[in-house]
Amino acid sequence: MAPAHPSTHNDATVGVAVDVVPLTLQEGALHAAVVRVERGDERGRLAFPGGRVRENESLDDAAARWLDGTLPGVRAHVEQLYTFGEPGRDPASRVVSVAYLALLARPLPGALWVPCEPALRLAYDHRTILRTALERLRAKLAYTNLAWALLDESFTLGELQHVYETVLGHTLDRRNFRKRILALDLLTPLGTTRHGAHRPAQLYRFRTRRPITVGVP
Amino acid sequence: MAPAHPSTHNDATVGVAVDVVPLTLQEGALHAAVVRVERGDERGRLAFPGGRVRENESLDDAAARWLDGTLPGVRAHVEQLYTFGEPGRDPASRVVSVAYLALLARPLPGALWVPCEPALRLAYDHRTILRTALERLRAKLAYTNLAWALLDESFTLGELQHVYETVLGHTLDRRNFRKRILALDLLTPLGTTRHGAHRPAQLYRFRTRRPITVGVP
DNA sequence: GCAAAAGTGTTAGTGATACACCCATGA
DNA sequence: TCATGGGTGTATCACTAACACTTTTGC
Repeated sequence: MAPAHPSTHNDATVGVAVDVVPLTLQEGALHAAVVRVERGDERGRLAFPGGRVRENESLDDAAARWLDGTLPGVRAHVEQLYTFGEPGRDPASRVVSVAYLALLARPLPGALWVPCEPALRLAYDHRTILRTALERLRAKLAYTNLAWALLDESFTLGELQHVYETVLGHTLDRRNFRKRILALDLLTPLGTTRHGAHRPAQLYRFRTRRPITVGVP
Repeated sequence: MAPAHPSTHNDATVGVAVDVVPLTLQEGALHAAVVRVERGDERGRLAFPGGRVRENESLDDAAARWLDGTLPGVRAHVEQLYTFGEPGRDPASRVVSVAYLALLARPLPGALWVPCEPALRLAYDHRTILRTALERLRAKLAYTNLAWALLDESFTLGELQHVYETVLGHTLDRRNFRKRILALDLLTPLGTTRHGAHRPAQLYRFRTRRPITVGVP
């Protein structure tokens, strides 16, 4: 921007788009929301919701708009992920895409929810984007309270542990998990219990449902 | 990109640029390389090197090009930082800027090297970009071997500790620092010593001068 | 009564912190 | 000889990891 040295090349043809990676947990596995590409060489393949950024809207606003366009009324935690701009990533035209991560407590209708398997086939470079999103989510789960975004307002410790286990891809010791998570002082017990198929479980909620970094003095 | 739902607005006028934040240590303080804005409303103010992305180059290539244009021949670690796209960030036109962080072992001629003080006045939203760069650097120093990018090939443990102390903004216990950093097994002693004004110090180098994440199983 | 998830404590080991003195050199 | 940075070890504390049994409920 505002070149200190004026550019001498044609550079007005690089477009800007956002792509949103909506993730949620479903049946014990991470699922992503995708839509079918309607036009162009990649027509018919699966891709994340997204498209051009308008001249008068911020990137965050564009991400929210495209997310809501696909999953109307969605309430999600949305954060910028990474920007992908290889010249060949969209065969049709030169488009730089600012990818966003969106975390939902549950799947909503409006898109296809597909499990995040490594073999998942997606249009463009969206497999790379998905990989980046999963890495980010895994990393942030370790040093933030981000799990709130994948859970309802109230939840049991078992459900919270399940979020961690599913995202991290391995099991955790229940006693140690409880000790650690409770020591972080992020949760408030509700005093009520959830009755399921078995012994009722204490319900908790996050003290703050917004990003908090923990353990980094 | 590749809209699943076609956009119905004029959106071809959002431009793409890169801005590079070159950082190095000088006289015990972090310094950033800036240039004077030559044109437009912000003319005369200080800003980071950067400008438009060409149609046929990647974002990384654009960042390298603008960095080299300002600091010719520079060898630096360059990584994408964040993308800034508020509509009003450049008064002249709508430009989305992909910011890059560049870490240098020493300042090079070609730019003004200014200390990274909170009061530093910069054009556009570059103060925000600088703040983001510093946060990123601080965070990554804690869980990567990124310090190599701010040091010459060989260095003493005192110099390495100085990098950490300067970036983190507080002092560290020398004995604990050495124990911890040597336990990470990132360094190789050269067997030679550096003779300065005082007792010679053992020289080390990083086993790998590329990004390594440590301590995250 | 049985299957299934909830709930709970102790121990051992590892890593972090705090802390003080001597060493080698150049000036 | 003195100023300056280099180099070293120990004791304590906090956190992590490993580990098994009892409880409560629905069916």
